[in-house]
Amino acid sequence: MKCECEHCDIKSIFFATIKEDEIEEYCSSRVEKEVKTGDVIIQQGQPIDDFIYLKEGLVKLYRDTPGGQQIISLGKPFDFVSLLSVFANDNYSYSVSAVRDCVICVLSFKEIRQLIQENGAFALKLVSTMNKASERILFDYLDLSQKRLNGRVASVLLYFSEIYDDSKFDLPITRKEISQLVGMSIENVIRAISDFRKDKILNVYGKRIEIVNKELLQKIMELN
Amino acid sequence: MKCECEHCDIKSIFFATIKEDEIEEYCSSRVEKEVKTGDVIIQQGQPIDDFIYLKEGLVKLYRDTPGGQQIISLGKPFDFVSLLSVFANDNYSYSVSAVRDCVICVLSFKEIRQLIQENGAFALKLVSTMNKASERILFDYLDLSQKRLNGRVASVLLYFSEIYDDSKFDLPITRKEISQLVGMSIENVIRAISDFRKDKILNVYGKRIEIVNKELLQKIMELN
DNA sequence: CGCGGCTTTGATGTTCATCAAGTAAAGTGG
DNA sequence: CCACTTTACTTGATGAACATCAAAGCCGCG
Repeated sequence: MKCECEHCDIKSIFFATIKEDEIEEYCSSRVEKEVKTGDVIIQQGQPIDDFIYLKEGLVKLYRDTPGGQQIISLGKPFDFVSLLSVFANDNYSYSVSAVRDCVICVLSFKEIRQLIQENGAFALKLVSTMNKASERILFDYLDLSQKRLNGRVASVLLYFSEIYDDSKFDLPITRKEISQLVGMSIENVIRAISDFRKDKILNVYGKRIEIVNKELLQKIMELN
Repeated sequence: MKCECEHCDIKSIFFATIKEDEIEEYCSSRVEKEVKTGDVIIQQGQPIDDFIYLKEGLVKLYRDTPGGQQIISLGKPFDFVSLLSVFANDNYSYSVSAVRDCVICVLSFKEIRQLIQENGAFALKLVSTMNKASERILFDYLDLSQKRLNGRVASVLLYFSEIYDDSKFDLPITRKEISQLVGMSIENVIRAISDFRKDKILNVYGKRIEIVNKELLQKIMELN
């Protein structure tokens, strides 16, 4: 197993803060795993033994609540999967599952802890990167909660358009999952998408989405 | 200036991880400041030079948005004020102001960073404590967003009852601030409080609140 | 005493959830 | 492969929850 991934934040942090010979050690303990769509990667309540990083695919962070599943955030390649509670609790306070087929990079959490203890530069870089991600999650949620239905759905569509870097893409999540992500009923999420289609902002063929009028969609995101 | 505060988390972290003689250094750089109600302690966008901790009083963390002020969280004594973005950004991404007269404890952020670099045990403890607080903020917000008006207002009232450890207390924030905290209109927040009063769940005399039927209020919080 | 901010209540309309009913797509066992 | 089941998706109708507008009382402060 080599450390060959190009855009890996963890690798960058390692190379910026750790001596060459010590990096070997990290590489040897690292394991790549393939995960199928729908598979649960982390189960709420589970002890935190691994430190997980997403190399390929798409995951969702979510909580199970009395009202159903609440999606906290989506994770795209090179995002941390172990987040938030990792340095705070012994057990995960949320679940993570694969929304698409994924490749995850699994490190020993004990070793990461060890490294933080031993290497201050590493500690600062890692904590900084992870806190930035956690802050992004909170602020995205705060932003979302200020918007109304159409604005929320618009922001989800624009998010996917951005991570695929294309105005045409296949929705990687179901409409139900969109509704759990934006905190509105599935029927109204579908209505919002239908409205966009009727207003010629989108072309919709099932999962296939084509954003026709991006400017207007962005306006809707900002104003609704 | 002595390190005499009884319940100070930072102090606990220091004492658990740092040698006696080095603690002296920390104590000497520490400054206590009094802050009056309404004063801004941290302004969004400001560079992060200090590491701030709340000793007495009550603060609000908030963002200014096009729709008005959005309150992210309230901070009570022994909560961190510098949070979230502290290790992620160079500037604060939120504002903090005193909701009541406060006493804050100001440390040099540079020194805290220095300590993290030098002392792994300190780094882990501090990051753990701060992440726990950040996670609390996010999860409280997620919980709140699942509730309806009455449930949200009930949870705010119960929160104050808890921090004052009394069923009778003076609301430290205005009704408008409650509305900015729960993300609903001020009129409906007032209506919720009035409803509780009419249903004999509360006695209300302006800022003065007496929770008469705590069990029912908790039920409302859970079910609404 | 008068002004401005906070509070309160009522009336009205918008936004959204829910129920109902049906279509389409995808998996399952014979 | 087809009948069958399940899951995802879609639209319309209805009512609940909430925002907004309007008007008025309260209170502190210059």
